[in-house]
Amino acid sequence: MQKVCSPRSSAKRTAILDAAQACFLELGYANTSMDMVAARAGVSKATIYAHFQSKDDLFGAIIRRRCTNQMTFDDVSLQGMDARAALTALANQLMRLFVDVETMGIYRMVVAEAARHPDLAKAYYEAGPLLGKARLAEVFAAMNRLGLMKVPDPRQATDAFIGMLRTEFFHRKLLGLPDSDQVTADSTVANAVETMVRAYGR
Amino acid sequence: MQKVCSPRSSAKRTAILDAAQACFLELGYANTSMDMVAARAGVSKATIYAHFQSKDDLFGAIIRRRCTNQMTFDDVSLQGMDARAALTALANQLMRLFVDVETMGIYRMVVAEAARHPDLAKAYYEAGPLLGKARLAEVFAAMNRLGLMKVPDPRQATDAFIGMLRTEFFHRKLLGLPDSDQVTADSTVANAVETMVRAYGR
DNA sequence: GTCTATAGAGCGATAGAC
DNA sequence: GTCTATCGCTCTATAGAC
Repeated sequence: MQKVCSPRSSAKRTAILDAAQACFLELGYANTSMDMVAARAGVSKATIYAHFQSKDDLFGAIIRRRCTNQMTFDDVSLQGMDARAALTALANQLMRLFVDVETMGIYRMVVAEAARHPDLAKAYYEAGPLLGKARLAEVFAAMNRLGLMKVPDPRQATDAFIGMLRTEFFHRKLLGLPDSDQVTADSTVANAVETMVRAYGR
Repeated sequence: MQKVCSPRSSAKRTAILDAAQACFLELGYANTSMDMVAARAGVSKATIYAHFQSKDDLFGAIIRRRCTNQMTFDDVSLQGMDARAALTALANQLMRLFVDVETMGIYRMVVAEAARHPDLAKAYYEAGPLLGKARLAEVFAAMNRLGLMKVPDPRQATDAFIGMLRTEFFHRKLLGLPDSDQVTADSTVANAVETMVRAYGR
């Protein structure tokens, strides 16, 4: 389809991607004009079209870049930890990832445009959440083996754990509402850990 | 601000609201033009502007209408039920609400436009999720009193329960991905109920 | 209130010089 | 590859007749 521009990433190309991402995150895909992106990137609009076929293509490039740079959680050493400590360490990492400004912005964008960009939604989901869940399920399996937990199904435990971390606190952030005094990141982590330990602690 | 049109809801006004909601749900706010709404409602564009100040105002009217018509779950009779049966009945109702096409469409729209319509996001959240959570917390408190459950904090139990219901199954639907064979509405409900019973069952 | 017709602005994308 | 300038289109919103 495209045989236009340099294969490697030039400085301008990166500037365009960065500028477009910033605009999309702030205003949404549909409300961002190519003129804005050009101005923010410090290039002309025609230059953008030398690097990307269309606005859709630019959007896709941003999502794809994000997918390859996907943030994941570090491996947590389970040595010498009890279930509560291990889950708390995991939960804090995951919470940090979930409420990261860039993570939430991309997520908002993908949700908003999912109907018209189903292929991108799929790519995002598989490179992001699905991959993360698979890795987390391995951790639960390892905790089973080490005798820290007794989860009947690591994948289900993963879903439950992640679900409890993405509740009201995450929800309010997603809608841009101010933080509540009662529901904080810490209280959400504590709640999720407590429930998991009670339900599946050894 | 506005003193233009009839106070009561005329047939055309309702037709406009219905048509606009359908368009917004299908295409998103930004991708819907007033011409489309007019055609779908069977009125002229000028008529829309006789009833609503602007496209933003029309969007707000839809969200506000949704908030007043907010779907909630029915009261579940706790008489003669054990914790598992009561939670399963609750979970099935909640799941049906969460994955309802209209519910998800409105949610997608509010998330997408939250940055530029913070007041609407707030109104939606307070009339919808927040209200529902308060009602659910009362149910958990009642289950405590009846000896079905022993939850330390009904509000935290509510957050955990809802979180576990809005996991991968919901997530995939939100992104418009096809349903998975492994993660279904039923398996999600069963997983959430099992975890709650294990953690806080009496 | 409701229509037809159109104003006026902004958009995505391109042409052509360098 | 990069620019300036512009095309052609669609959009929100309004004017004016009825």
